[in-house]
Amino acid sequence: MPTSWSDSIEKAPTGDGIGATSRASRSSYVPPHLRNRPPTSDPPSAPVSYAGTTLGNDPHGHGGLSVGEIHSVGPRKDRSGAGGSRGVGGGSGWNNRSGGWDRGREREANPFQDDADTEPPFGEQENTGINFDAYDDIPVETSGKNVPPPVNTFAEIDLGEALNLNIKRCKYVKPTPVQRYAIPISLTGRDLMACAQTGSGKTAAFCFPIISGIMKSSQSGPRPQRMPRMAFPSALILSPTRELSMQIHEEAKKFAYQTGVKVVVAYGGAPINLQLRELERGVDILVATPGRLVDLLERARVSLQMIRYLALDEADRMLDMGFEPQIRRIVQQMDMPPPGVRQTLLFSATFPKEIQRLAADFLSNYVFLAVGRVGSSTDLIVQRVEYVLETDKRSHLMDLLHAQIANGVQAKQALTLVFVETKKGADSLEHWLCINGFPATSIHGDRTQQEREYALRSFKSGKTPILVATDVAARGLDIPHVAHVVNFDLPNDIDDYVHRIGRTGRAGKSGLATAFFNENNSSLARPLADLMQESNQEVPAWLSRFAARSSFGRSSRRGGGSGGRFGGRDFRKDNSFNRGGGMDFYGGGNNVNSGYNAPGGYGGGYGPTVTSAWD
DNA sequence: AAAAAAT
Repeated sequence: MPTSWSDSIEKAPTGDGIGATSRASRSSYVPPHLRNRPPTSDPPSAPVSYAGTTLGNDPHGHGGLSVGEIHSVGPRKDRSGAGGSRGVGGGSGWNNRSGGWDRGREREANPFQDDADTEPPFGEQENTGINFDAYDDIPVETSGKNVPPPVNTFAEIDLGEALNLNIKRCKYVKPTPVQRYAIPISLTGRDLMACAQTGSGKTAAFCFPIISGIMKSSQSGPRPQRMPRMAFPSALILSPTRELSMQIHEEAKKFAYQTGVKVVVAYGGAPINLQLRELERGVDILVATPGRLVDLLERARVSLQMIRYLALDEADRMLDMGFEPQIRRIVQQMDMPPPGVRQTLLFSATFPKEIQRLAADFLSNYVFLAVGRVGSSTDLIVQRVEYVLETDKRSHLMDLLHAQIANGVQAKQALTLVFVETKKGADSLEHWLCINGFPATSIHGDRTQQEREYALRSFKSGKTPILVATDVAARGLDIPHVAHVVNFDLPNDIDDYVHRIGRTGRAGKSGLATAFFNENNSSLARPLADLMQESNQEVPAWLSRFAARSSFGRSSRRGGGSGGRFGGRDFRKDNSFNRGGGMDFYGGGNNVNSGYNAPGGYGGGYGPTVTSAWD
């Protein structure tokens, strides 16, 4: 029964020949893109420039993996031979391999498999399809001591062949701005505080260095005490919602495919036993929501003592949701190594005081990075505001949906995300849409996790192209091909509005956002009008009148200053942001700033002497 | 005020 490819696998060099590597010769699934392909051949396009590319300042020697070392590892196997993460070879059996016998049978599901099956909802082109041209004029700011320079291509970064192969499989051709900056910064071991959104390639930006770092580590460090059934991840990624954790997990699995780096996700609402079992089988990167992680820590099923990488995603959101106690508990009161020992990457869309305090406590000598907003409130999203009374909202929505079908391709409903204020409202609108013949589903916190996941899948696949959602879906979720976001109920906070409309126009595609506005939203009139103006949208005259009326006395636009290009304003110095989109900011020279001392300088935020790299 | 998140 062995086919030709499995034959070649058996002949392929397998490093030390035990554990994870040798299991490839069993019933391992071989992904389509690797079939009929000599396992030892280098990828045809493997650029020469990988050779010897080390970052100029690499105190940790992360750039030191030689190309020969990489190339000795065929694409078929994980890279355990090259000091692979664990589970194989000398002294790495410690990472919870209870049931090691089971490992031999285990196979790594091909995370790219699904893409081919479920991806083409509208028969569109490439799956991750980021329109890179749209990124060319996105402003970026960095500051901090000795900021490593950005890269222009993945080839310039030495991530190792396995990771490079996965980057190709993901069809990433060119790093996004946040990746160009964050990856070199992280690879040098620096802490990072970054302002960027999920559509910007942020997940890859923190996953690549983490995976690469785990792969390159020799694992010769101190072993934790033998604790049966306790997992010792070396990286922890925290995110606010279950869906976001799932999404990060899915992405991270792709990046880590056949690298030997194991990614496990843990979140509430799902049976904990399955997650416990996954953890027992070994974990390098744990993606989790705070509540479930605390639970796991209390049960002593996870130890953080081996953590070398900590990433906090959507940190402002987590604080908004009241997770600060849990997060502080996880980061400061358990067995997590302190800042400076571990590497910490903090991502946040905004930088209010609380986040600054968190940064001061969690980060050490970090680099600050701000990337202009991608796919939210930019020119890629057409924003419309319509005056609709509460009583007219449903029929108005129906008109929109009908018009959409009429204009759509093959009478197909384009993916439409409808935001409402309350969970009840979501249920009743979903029901109403369904009984009126619109294929709708809903996602909110009162639905079971199963229902939520099903709804999301059903929406993504186009089966129910209308998704009614509360703010659980407002941030971070990357749903490809959302053509239209309807703010059926407007949020009270302009930031929430920005996040919601950011669910469309993603990855450089254009999108439409329609808001239903009435007297109940008058507090939003001013910031909404400002935001629309900033992003070159047509502001209806009636909205301007509302704005003028509601903003007598005080301005309701918080933050002010930096405008819509960046999600978080530069809280260090208002005029330090260079907002001239379209300029080439990437010409190097980031290391200008020497007046910025991260920890300790925090009394009331950043001191006024701090200058931006652009000054 | 509502939403989210551990059971």
